[in-house]
Parts: sequence; structure tokens; C-alpha cells
Amino acid sequence: MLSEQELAKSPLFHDISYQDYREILSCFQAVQRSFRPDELIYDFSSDAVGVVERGQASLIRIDEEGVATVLEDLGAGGVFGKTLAFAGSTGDSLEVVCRRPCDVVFIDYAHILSRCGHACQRHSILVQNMLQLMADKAQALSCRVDVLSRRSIREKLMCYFRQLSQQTGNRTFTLPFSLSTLADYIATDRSAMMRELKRLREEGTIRSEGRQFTIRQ
Amino acid sequence: MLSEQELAKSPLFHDISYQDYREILSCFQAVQRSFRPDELIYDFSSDAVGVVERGQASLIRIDEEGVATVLEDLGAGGVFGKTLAFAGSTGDSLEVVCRRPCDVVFIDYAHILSRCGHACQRHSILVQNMLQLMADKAQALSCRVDVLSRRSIREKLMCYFRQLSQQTGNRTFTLPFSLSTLADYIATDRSAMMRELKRLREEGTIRSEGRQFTIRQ
DNA sequence: CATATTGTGTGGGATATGCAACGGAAAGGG
DNA sequence: CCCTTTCCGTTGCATATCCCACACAATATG
Repeated sequence: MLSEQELAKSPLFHDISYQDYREILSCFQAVQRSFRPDELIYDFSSDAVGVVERGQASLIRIDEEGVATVLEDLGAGGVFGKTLAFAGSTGDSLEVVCRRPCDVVFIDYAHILSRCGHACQRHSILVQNMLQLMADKAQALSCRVDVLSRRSIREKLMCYFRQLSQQTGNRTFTLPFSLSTLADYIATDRSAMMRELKRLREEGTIRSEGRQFTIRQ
Repeated sequence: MLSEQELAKSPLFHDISYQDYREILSCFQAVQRSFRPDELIYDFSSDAVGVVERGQASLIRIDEEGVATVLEDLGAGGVFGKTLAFAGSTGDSLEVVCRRPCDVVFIDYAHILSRCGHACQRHSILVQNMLQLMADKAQALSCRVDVLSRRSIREKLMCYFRQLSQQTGNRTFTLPFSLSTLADYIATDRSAMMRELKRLREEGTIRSEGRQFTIRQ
């Protein structure tokens, strides 16, 4: 259960009064839970849709050999659920795990889509907020596809860097995760990526120290 | 303008009466247009959201060197728009082009999100349909990320094949596009992909003839 | 504090992948 | 129907990328 202040910042319940918020929780049978780092948030077994209200989580795929890949990075407003992600190969399993302390709301997807007779006003606003979050998610996934569809490590890196730079509106930015995870994110070998970073640094195309990067131009 | 029969099949106007449909078009200032193959549908200059009602289109990226990459394959129900796709590197341009004869509806995104005083019932249904389309889009993009995040051509191919197989519920399926486009879709060199396909065929992991494939198991 | 775990930086060797190029098949257009 | 364009299938060669392995720093863990 969110406090009145937290509610104001909530992406899903934006523009909804505290009174309505509580009624929605019961009407939609929504569940709100908090998580600690490394805790398992969701294992794609239920039909619920989850919304990250606060904190940070990751959607990861674990293939048959146990190799983990970061599929998505979920911040506040991040949405996930069985109906939103493809459980690709049958052998693979998907998980949402907590990175930084999280508040998450779970709502049954069918409840959101079905038009309920009463409470229609509230329902309508919630659906609109949900639509906004879905649009954001689609955009985030598009970014990811943009990066992954590049042919070489160098291009992937620069594409991703430009995205981060554009988001902060600054040529200098900080990676949201470790370099090892970055390699995972752009789906390449870590050592090969390190080599490429070195080359980019030597050429002067980028500067970096730790997780802080600056791109030229 | 759709006929009454076509309206029934429309993903965006699903569950909306013909009367309401016409009023929505004017209320939302929606525009409906048809396109012929190779015609430019959308160039990401306006803030409109487009929905493919019928036919097939592709979202492609053209980088500074003029190399085109298929980012998305849009069938009936496909959604696109500036707010839904990332204009990755500034030098690149994005386009939606017609593949097979298309009907497309354009609606201003702000119109969809803003709560209008009158016509709220219609609005609400439209937003819910939109939400459904966005969820579908997110799922499609997730699939794409799933494929692209694989490390080798072989894994990418098999991942994609399994997805198609799962969609049709059959071990045999037909590619939605040419082999050349497939190479583009999984972001690899065409000849390298052909080599890998040959190997998979020799091993007996897959069978193929033209665009028709069968996977083992 | 000692100890484990994870992250960073580097290199050598094997190979999967990209590139350029070609010829024929198939398909589309006038 | 011919002609143009796209698609398919294949090869040799160069190299970018992967895999394995190591050393050390940074961070967590008890």
C-alpha cells in the first residue's frame, strides 16, 4: 500500500485520488509488494501484469545451459507480464529479479481489459495510464532492437551510447549497470567488447572512467 | 473509410458500431488512407500514431550509408508512430513502407491519451483496443529481442523458427518474408546465414524447401 | 578482519562470421 | 513474350568475434 505522497509519483496510478486508488486495489484485486535486491519478483507462471512503481529490476532469460541474459532493464514505470513477453524457446525460463529495493503492483491482465459495469470512470483512467506505460515499454524495446540489430560490437556500443547521451541530453553519461552486464545487454562476448572499448578510447571516439562515458560530438 | 464488413475485422475499431466509428473518425480527426506496394506510408515527421488495418507493411531503418534494415514487420493490427519507436542515431532515418496493399488509420497520439468530456464511452473502448494493440506490439518486440540477443547465427535461426512453430502450433511453417529479408531480420550476413541453414539441413535439425520449414521435435 | 564473490583489464589461438563475387532460378513489369 | 530485377545458392579469403585463461581491483559477506 502506497502512502499519499508515493501515490503522486506512481506511474500507474497517476492522476488518481487516494480514495479511488484504494478502491481500485480491491476492485481489480491488485496486489502490492516490496522486494529486496536479488529477490525473485515474477517467474511468468501467473497471468498477472506487474508494474514497477519504485526501484529497479531486470528481466532476465536463463537458457538450458544456465546462461543468463538481460532482456530488459525495468525502472519506475517498467511493465512486465506473461502476455507481454515471449517465452521464446521452451527450454528457457524467464525471471524478473530485483536489483534495487522495489515496489511492484500486480494486476490480473484480464481485469484491466474487461469493461466492468461500475467504476468505469476509474477504470478508464487506469487503462489510459496503462496505455502510456505500454507505449513507453514499446519505445524501450524499440531502442533495444535498434542496438541489437547493428552488425558489429563497435556499432552496437556507439548506438547504445548515443541513446544514453540523447536521454540525458549530455555527451557525458553513466551506465545503468556494470561493464560485464553491458556485454550481456548488447549480446556479445565481454572480452571482445573490452577490446573494442579500448580501441574506441585510443581513437579518441570516446572517453571513459569506470561507468562514466563521454562521446565525441 | 471502411465498409461495415471491414470494420468488423478492424483491430482498432473492434467492438465499435458503425455509427460510433464514423463519429470517432471525426471526433479524433482520424485519417484513413490506402497504399500500394513500395509507397511510403509514414516518415516519422508527424506525431500521429498509425494502425495497419489490412495488408502488410515494414518499418525500416536507413543508416548514414544508405543500408536498410527491417526493424519490424507490420501486419493487420500493427502499430507505429514517432512516440513508439526510437530514432536511434541521429543520422539514421526511419520509414514505414507498404509491402502488400494496405489500409492505415492515422490518429493524433495526444487525442487518444487526453480525456475528452463528451464521447467518453466511445473513447474508452478505443483506448482499450489501443491498449490491446500496444500489448501485442510489446510482445512482438520481445520476440524480436529474444532472437537478436542470441549469440550465434545458428541460435538466432533456431530461436526464430521455434517462435514461428509455436505460433502456428505446428512443426512446419512458412516464412513471412524472403530468405534475404530473414538475414536482415536476424541482423546477419545473408551468405553466412545460408551456410548455417545448409549445415542445419545436413544435420537433419531442419528441413526446408523455399520458404517452408520443418523443425525436428 | 579474513574470505569469497564479482567486476575489470588483457592476451593467444581457434573459428564463426562478414565481405565480395559469381551464375542461375524465379518473379515481376511492360 | 522478352527484359529487368530480385532472390537463391555457393565459394575463397580476411578478420572480427568467441572461448579460455590469468591477474588484479573492487566489493560484498561472514
